[in-house]
Amino acid sequence: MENVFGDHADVVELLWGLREPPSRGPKPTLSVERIARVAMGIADTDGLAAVSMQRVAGELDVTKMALYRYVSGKPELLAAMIELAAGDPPDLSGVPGGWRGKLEEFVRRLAIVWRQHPWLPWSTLGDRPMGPRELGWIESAISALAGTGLTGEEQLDAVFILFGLIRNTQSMSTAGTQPWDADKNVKPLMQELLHRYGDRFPALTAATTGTTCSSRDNGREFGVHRYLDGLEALINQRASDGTRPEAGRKPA
Amino acid sequence: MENVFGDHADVVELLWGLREPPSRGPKPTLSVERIARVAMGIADTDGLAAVSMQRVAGELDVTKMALYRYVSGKPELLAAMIELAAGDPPDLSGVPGGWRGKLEEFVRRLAIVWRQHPWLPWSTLGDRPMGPRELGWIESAISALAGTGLTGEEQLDAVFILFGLIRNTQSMSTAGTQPWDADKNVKPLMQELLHRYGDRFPALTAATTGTTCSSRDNGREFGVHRYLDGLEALINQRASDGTRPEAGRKPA
DNA sequence: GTAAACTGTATCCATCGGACGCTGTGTAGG
DNA sequence: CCTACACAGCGTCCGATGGATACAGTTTAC
Repeated sequence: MENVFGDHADVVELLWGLREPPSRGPKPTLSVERIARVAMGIADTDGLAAVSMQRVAGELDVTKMALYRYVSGKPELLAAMIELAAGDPPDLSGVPGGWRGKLEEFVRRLAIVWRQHPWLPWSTLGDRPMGPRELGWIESAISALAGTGLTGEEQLDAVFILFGLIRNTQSMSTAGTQPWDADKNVKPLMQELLHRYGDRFPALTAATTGTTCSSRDNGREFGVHRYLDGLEALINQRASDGTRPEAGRKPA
Repeated sequence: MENVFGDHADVVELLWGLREPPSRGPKPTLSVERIARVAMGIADTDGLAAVSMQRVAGELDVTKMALYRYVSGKPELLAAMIELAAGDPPDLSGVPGGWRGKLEEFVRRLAIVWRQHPWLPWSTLGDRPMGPRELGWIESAISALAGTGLTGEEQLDAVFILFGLIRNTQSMSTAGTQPWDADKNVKPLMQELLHRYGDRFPALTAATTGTTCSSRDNGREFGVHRYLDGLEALINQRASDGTRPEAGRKPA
C-alpha cells in the first residue's frame, strides 16, 4: 500500500515537504511557494474570491495551465496559501502570567495574522489535511494548557473554542468570501428597520439604544474575557478537587 | 429621497414584505417563497454550492431566466433562503432557570435549526440586511438577558458570541461551502502525521493520546458551559455592584 | 547522441451568473 | 367590447470560472 494518506495524499506531500524534485527536464520557472505567495497577495488585497487560476497565472506571466504542473488544482493551491499565510507559530514559553497570560498572548498573535490575511480564518474551517505550520499554532496553544489539570480532550476543546472565538469576531469586511459587497455599511439600514418595526423587537431596541453601535471589536474582548473566566473556574476546580489530577481520569 | 434602504433596497423590500403585487399581466406561476423553498431543499441535501439558478429552475420546470422575474439575483435568492430556513424564532418566556436556562434552551433550539440547514450558519456571516425572522432570533436571545444588569452593548456582545460558539461547533460535514470533500475522514490522516512528526508537537501528542478522538460535539458543550460560567460571573458581579442587589449567586 | 522526462502553451469543454430581446397573455381603462 | 399596456416566461448571447487533453520545446540521464 503506497498511499498511506488516502485521497489527500498529494496535498499532504505538498504541505509536509515530501515532494521529490524532478531529475530530468527543463528547469522549472515557477515554484509552489512563489505561486502561493502571489495567490496570497491577491487574497489579501481583493479577497479570496478574486483568486482564480487565470489571475494568479497572469500575475506570474504564465498561462493558467502552467500552474497545474505545480499544484493539482485549486484546493491544493488553497492549502499552500493557508500554510504560507499561517506563518511560524508563536513561542509562548517565555510569556508570563501562566496559562491565561499565554493564551491571551496567543489570541493577540493570532489576531494579528488573521488581520493581515482576512480570508485565512474562513478557509481553515472543516476537516481537512493540515500543514506543519498550522499544526504548530495548535501545538502552541495546547502547550499553554499543559499542566493545568485539564484532560487532553478538554485541552483540545478549549483551544478549538478559542480559535472559533477569534474567528467569529474577526472583521468580515475584507474576507471576500461572501456575496455581499462589504463596502456598504448595513448598520444604518438595520437601525432604520428597528426604528420602523421596533415594537416587534423590544429587547433588541432597548439594547441598541444608548450604545455607540459602531466601531467595536465585534465583542472579541468581551467574549475572550468571559470564556477565559469560565475556563479559569474549571481549572481552579480541577486543582482543588484532586491534589494531583492526572490526564485520562474521567471527570464527573 | 425614495430609496431609504440604500443599495439593499430590493433585498429589504423582499424580506420585510414590502413588495407590491402586480395588478395587470398574467398570473405568476411561481412565487419567491416557492423558489426559496426549492433552493433550500437543494442546499439541505447537496450543500449550498449545489444551489445554482439552473438547478433551481430545473426543479421548478422553468428556465433559469424565469427566476429573475422574482429575485433580482443570487444574493436576493440567498437572502430569501435564509429567512425561510431560519423559521419562527423561539419563545423563551416560559423557560425556567433564569437567563441561563433560557440561553441554554436557545442554544438547543438554534442547534436544531442549524442541523437541519447546515449551510445556514455560514451564510449569515458578515454585515448584511437581515429579515424579520432572523432578527427575531436575536431578539429572543437578547430578551433572555434583559434585567441581568448587563449593559445593552454587553447583551449584544454576549449574544453575538453565543451565536458564534454554536456556529463554530456546528458539523461542517454537510455545509457544502468548502472545496474539501467532506466525506473523507481526515482524522486518521492527522493521526498518522502526528505519529510521524510527533516529536515536533509534544503537547498536541500528549493531548490526543488517550482520548477517544472521535464522535465528539466539536467541544460545543464544553465551550457553552465555560462561556456561560464566565457570563454568570460577570452578571453576579454586576448584581453585587449595583444599587439593586437582586437574587443572585455569589461570584466566584 | 538519443530517448525519456519535464515544462509551458493552445485549444476545448461544461457550468456558472447574468443581460437583452422577444412572444404570448392577462387585466385595466376607454 | 376592445384595445393598449404591463407582465410572465423563454431563447440567445456573453464573460469568467476550473479543468482535461494534446502538443511543442527544453534539459538531463544513460
